[in-house]
Amino acid sequence: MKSSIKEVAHLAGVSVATVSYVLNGTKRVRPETERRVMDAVRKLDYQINPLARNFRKGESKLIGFVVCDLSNSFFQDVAHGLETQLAKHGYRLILIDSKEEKSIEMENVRNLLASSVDGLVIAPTTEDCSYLKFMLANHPIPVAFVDRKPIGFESDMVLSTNEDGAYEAVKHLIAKGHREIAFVGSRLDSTMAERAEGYRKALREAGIPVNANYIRFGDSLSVSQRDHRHGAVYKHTLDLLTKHDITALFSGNTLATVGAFTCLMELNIKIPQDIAFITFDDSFWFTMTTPALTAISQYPDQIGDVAGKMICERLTDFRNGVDRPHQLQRIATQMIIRSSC
Amino acid sequence: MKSSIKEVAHLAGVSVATVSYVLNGTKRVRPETERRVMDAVRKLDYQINPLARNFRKGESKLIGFVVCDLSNSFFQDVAHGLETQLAKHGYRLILIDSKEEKSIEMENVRNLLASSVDGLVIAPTTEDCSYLKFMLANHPIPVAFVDRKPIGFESDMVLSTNEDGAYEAVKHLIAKGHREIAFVGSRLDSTMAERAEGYRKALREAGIPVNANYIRFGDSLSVSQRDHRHGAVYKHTLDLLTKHDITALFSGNTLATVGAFTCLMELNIKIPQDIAFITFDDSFWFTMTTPALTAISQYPDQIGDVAGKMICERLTDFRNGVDRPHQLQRIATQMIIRSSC
DNA sequence: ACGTACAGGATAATCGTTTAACCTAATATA
DNA sequence: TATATTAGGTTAAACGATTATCCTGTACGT
Repeated sequence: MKSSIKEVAHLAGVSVATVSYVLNGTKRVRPETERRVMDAVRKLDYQINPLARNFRKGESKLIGFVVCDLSNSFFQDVAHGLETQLAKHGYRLILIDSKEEKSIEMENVRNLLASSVDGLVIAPTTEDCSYLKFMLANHPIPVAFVDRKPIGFESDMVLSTNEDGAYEAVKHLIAKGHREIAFVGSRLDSTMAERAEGYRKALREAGIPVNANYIRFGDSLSVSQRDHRHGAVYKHTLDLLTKHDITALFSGNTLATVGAFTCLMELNIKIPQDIAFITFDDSFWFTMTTPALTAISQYPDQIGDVAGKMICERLTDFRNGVDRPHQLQRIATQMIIRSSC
Repeated sequence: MKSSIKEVAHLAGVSVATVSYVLNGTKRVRPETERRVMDAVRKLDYQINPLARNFRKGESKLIGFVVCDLSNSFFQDVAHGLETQLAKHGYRLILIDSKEEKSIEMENVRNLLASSVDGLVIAPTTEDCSYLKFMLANHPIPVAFVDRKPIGFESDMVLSTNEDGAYEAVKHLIAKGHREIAFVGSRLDSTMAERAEGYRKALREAGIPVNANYIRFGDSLSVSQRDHRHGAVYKHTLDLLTKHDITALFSGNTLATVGAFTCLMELNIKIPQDIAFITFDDSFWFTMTTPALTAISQYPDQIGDVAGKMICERLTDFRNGVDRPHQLQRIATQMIIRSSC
């Protein structure tokens, strides 16, 4: 059954220290001795007890990922990239959903700290992350933010090139001859603001006046996508389509697309004939709609990957006592042109 | 900073054992003493060191979920239900993707055992799970399977009512007057076999002869859904539509639906006018296709929930040395009627 | 020949909890 | 009154690894 290092030491005729040195390669050992130890290990089918090791070393080899909305496939993909990267460094990922509720997010962080995770990746529900200052006061562990920019807490971040991506999308619409282009997004946060800024920049550059009435934001980012089908974005879209002469619609994210697209379908508006449509953030399902939707694709896998690297670097920095300034990395987006514009 | 139980004991003027008893409620303590201990705890902002406790108790409070394909939202939802249920019992979930590869699945299980998880939930890539007998030989921890039935390893299981769900779907098609109904599914496994059986049962019951040529299976369950758009199911559908006189198509799962629906779109076949369509397993996106698709909805959240309960019950059983027979639970499906039939 | 260096190993402290075993005084039982 | 029992503690031994410190013998330089 479960054998300990002591039994291995006994069978090999050495001290437990020597076994530990052999297993970890932390001290020189005569080849002959090493062989004896390894033989004993094999004979007993010895496997190190990670609970004991973690306890002794004061680390859990666990990284927590607190996700604002796990039902969003974007974050599921981020988690996937993160997990893969962390696994390379011997860390495991613990995923928790905040369901877009700040209170749940805080509770999640508390719980994870209580299970003594070694690091934290956070996709925050709202920008205000000052609570982390207090919570991490006597738990100094590295933190990386993804997708949304926090306020009140300084740390590493990984974001998409939101402004550039939006800029490219709108520029593409303009190149197709559109001038009456509207922007609809879900709740206004730092990310949505960046995308709106890219939209404005493209218009300005083309000499098209920015009509403030053409920029609309929803009221929530709720996990329940069903609500979004006829939510605030739906109403904004309805208003834009019926009371204004827009010829193109740029949606700021998938949630907004749900509302906007539903509206277009219900009004029986033909895309791209009546309205050109393009959306920020791609989805597999956008190939199965009629028509297939042009999208600014993000690379969530890569965002997770980079966040994982950041955490691991911070972790080794912590061990070596070095302290680098926080960094912000941007992951490039790419326009996937389909049939909607 | 980090205070230990020893400092609490000192401040409270009691022994560490007493502090432990108070904190865990494992032994009677005079109210006055308890108060002193709790005061000390508050004063020092003491929090138990879970690494030490887990080490001492020989448990990790971690449950591993080995998922055949994490890119499938079905399993993401299962994970969600599982996580919620486990959290209630103080357990955390570790998610790992097997990418539909048996070798990765085995590696995942090995890794999780090496991190000494207390239990395992598995959505297996293939039915053959005999390898678990060896791996778990000296790691006797509870295991629950979800979605697919394993062979070669006995354990608890949670599945959808696959046969009943398929039966209901086909019965619905028959009620609408269809007799030439085809079934397409992805790779043939226990789950798909059950759904095919439901299909046959409905036909038999209506006195419609079962045409073996109307039952088609794909060749894979690969994570990469892009492959499925023009994969085996696509070809089967093409064949069924062009060389046979079917009036209705029942798709065995979402992956098959991708291939079949793509084919229908490309052939410009009108649903439901030319062909009635219904699919097993629902997706949010089925409301955004044209037309919205009728589906047999599963309750992955509930599957995860039940699997979590099973694991926790087994865990307490283990502690108490009791041994119950393995059980199989079925979660009911529900038909969501939309516009495709 | 003598001191120094180093390689290769052993000893034992340590991490923070839990918990079996033990202790004492007070109370219940006969 | 003598004896059990109990309540409310304490003591100390685990759990299984890591690692600083110490020890011994050999090789080497002068």
